Amino acid sequence: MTDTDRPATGLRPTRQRLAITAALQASVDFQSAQEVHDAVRQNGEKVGLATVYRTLQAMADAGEVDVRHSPAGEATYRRCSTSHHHHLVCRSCGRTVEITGSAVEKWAHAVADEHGFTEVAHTVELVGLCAECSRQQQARTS
Amino acid sequence: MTDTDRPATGLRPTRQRLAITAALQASVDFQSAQEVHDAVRQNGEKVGLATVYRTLQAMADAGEVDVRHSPAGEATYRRCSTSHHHHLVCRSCGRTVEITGSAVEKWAHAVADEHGFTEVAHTVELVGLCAECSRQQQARTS
DNA sequence: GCCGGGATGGGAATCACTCTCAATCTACCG
DNA sequence: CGGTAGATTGAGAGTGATTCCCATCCCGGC
Repeated sequence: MTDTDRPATGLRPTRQRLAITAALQASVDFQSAQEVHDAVRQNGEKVGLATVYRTLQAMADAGEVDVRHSPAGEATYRRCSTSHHHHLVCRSCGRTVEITGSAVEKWAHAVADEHGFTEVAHTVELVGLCAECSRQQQARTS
Repeated sequence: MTDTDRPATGLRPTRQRLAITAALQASVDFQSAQEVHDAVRQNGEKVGLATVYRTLQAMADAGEVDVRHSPAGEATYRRCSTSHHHHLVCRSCGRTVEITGSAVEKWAHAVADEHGFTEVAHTVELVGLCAECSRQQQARTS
């Protein structure tokens, strides 16, 4: 068992893995495993669902992709290190706003550093009521 | 129908709901629905799993609890507004450090405000390698 | 070209969660 | 105080995502 510690290229570059990587690169947004699977198929490659899950997980482990859980309970993946941003989600209507905040990035790094942690990734999720839903709710509560 | 402070759809304070609320109040940490279910039972109340899920969801909707998705894919719940803190988790050994950061809280509020969102809750998760695991990893890569 | 071990894939298994629907309970009315 | 409407409950089936199993396949080295 050779240890597979090498960052990006540690995994064997099989046709399937390349296809999955390509599918991820093709989108800027978070995609569920199933979506990735579909995308790969539409590119003409045939890859098993199990393989998609496995590969995605391996990549997440290696820090090559970010994982996130959608409210629907699906895990979604996005290639790392590209226009890093967070989401502000309305808990009522699901509306989503993308936000970037260098403030948080800095804070995350500082905190991690303080505790001796390295290679830190972070997930920030803001959930609230968007302006419209707030209004509606107020009207209902009166 | 002059109900003054009851949440929108008028939740009835049934035995089951009170039991669930109590179970939530009893813990400071995030609990999965199943854990809440167990806790309720250990308190001597008999409540159906479906009811737990329904109630938890209703409470989340009403903003009375925070929801969060554990990496394991379970939804976990925590009563709102009590000793709010975040976690710094080691992705290798699972070690966890609790952190508080008023900086993030402020940022979250500011951003939410900026976009007209109200009643904003936030989840922040930092994942990295703790000092020890960093060291081991380095040793292994050589 | 041949070998060894990691990688693959299809389908069954698992797990968290939701739905269905009849029985039950609550609040409130007369 | 009994009656009624409608909210609530719970057991189990259903759903959908993800993982497991294992025989087969392929990559990379020799």
